[in-house]
Amino acid sequence: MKKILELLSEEMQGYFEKAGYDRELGKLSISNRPDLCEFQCNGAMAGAKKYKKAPIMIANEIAELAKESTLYSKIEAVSPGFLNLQVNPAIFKEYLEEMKNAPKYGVEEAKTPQSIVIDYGGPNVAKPLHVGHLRSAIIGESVKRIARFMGHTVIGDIHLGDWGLQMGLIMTELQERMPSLVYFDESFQGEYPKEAPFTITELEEIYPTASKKSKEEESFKEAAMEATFKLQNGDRGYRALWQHIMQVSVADLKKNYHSLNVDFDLWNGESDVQDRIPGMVSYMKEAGYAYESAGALVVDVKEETDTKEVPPCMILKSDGASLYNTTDLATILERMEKIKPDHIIYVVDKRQELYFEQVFRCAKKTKLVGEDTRLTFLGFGTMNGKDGKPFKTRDGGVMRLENLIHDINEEMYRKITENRVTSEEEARKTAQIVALSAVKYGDLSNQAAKDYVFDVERFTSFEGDTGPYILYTIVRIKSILAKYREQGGNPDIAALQCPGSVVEKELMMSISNFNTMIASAFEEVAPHKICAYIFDLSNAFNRFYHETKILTEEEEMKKAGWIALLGLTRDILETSIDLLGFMAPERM
RNA sequence: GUGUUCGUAGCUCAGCUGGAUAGAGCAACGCCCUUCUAAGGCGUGGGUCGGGGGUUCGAAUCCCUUCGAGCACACCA
Repeated sequence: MKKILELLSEEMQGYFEKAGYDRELGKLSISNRPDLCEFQCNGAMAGAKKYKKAPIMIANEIAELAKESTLYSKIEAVSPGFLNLQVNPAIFKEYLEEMKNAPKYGVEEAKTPQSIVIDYGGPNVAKPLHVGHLRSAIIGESVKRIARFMGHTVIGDIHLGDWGLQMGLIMTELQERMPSLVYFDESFQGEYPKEAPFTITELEEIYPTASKKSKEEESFKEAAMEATFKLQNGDRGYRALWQHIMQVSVADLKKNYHSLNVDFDLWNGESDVQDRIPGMVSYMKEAGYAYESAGALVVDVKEETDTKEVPPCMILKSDGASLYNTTDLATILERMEKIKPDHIIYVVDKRQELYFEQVFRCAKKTKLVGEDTRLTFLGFGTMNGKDGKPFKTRDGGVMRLENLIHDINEEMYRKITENRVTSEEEARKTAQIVALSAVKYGDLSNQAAKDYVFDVERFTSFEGDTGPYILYTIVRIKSILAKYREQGGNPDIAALQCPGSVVEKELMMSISNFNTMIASAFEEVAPHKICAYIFDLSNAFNRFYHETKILTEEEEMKKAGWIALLGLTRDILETSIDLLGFMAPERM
């Protein structure tokens, strides 16, 4: 379905053409002076130079031609050359009806759907999630949903950190605690137990302990490295133990991500591509891309247009071991082979930008990917506390994600039960839904690339530009629609009327911008545009709501028309928040 | 040092492919509940868009310069 601006521009472009000007000049935009007009065209000014004419003369010419239009109810040329116009209000009614009947409320799917892999999440196995993991999950999930809504085939891959020294550390600590476990018995030939010899709670305590020990005791560190080596070289016992760690940890991760309404299609990790590394490395050597530098194996990725020093991409360390670059490149290789994506998007801390630039260049240069495969780095900024410094617990430690979510849920529960009497069960459930909206909206309403201040008080507020405010608006609409049904009404979009008031027209205009907004949020990979939009739409609705007594309206036609408008408003809002990765309760 | 991101109201942020009077939210102050959830709405005050220069009919937006802050700069990821 055409965007409303395209629809409205066509006629204007025709007038420009008729008057002998470039039709591109006839594009309309939403007015930035709503007090003067609904839409504006700046083409006369843009074309003034080209046609060596005063802009106001061009504008006057066009305005004269456009007088015959039935689409524009008013057109005015204003100094220095603006064309201000109002449109026939029936347009909005027609456009909204079409939206309701069109798939995806008029958002046009991509003509050539792409295969896109989104690499986000990136947690480490056996380590608790902390606040640093929050942004990747929230942003990645939203980007995934937006791309999917646009008709692309999107695969979200969590890309687990499951293969480093951390695994060796855990195993070494386990061996110290439980030396009699069969996994450490090299002569053991039988089947290993199915059940893991530890719980997630123990596991989460084991890692920090082991990590601390390795820094204090050289012998422990050596043992851990030895264990890592054994694991990576296929020791049966260590592999079996590794499986247990994975099993327990992944189950816990799934639970945690699920509570954030974040779902991954692939739970792949570093371990999955280890077998590909030797082949990839020798290919790079044989093809002449990789060479030895200071003992390490590297690929040059400098380019002539660089304004900065871009160090070579390291493939193997000087001790011959692989490193993260190696794994990332092997992962690209695997994805190209298995998924053949047109586009891979990495949702990662922005501090890793240079690193990924190197990896991307290396992948292109060594032809792991073709020239037309897009590799995008979507870097996000740091989540800061109110003091403007990275978010920490009160005593300065790293904030565990679980605790953070718990605190916000509690805060929300307190607020909900403060003003309303509901059952304990419902209050808990609602608090969780609203709390998630607070966290996600708080994050996504900022531009991803920027650092932002995570202010629990502000985010959980029901006032202002917050998730709860959006949900409140939706709940309000749902409540009216429910009452309408109780009265025996049956909402029907066909009952939609032409706008009868300014606020109603503004609400309709806001709705009509949905497809334009979604398209730009996708193109610019900018979920914050959806936030800005639904805030605007919610405001428009609340203004309308305040001025209009809907259920007590005596003219049935009018009432049914408003109900239709409410239904569409709710649909648009709920579709939008789904793209942001949260939802609305029935009551709050 | 090199590169990079940023600097907009007291605070948190939009706006940046150049357009009219730079917008929101919070905070402050005032008004509106016998009426569909007032968890709302309406209004007032609040700005040298870090400074300077340039391009342009027109600059928060583009270019240069300068000050300030953050971040990154091969064997971590």
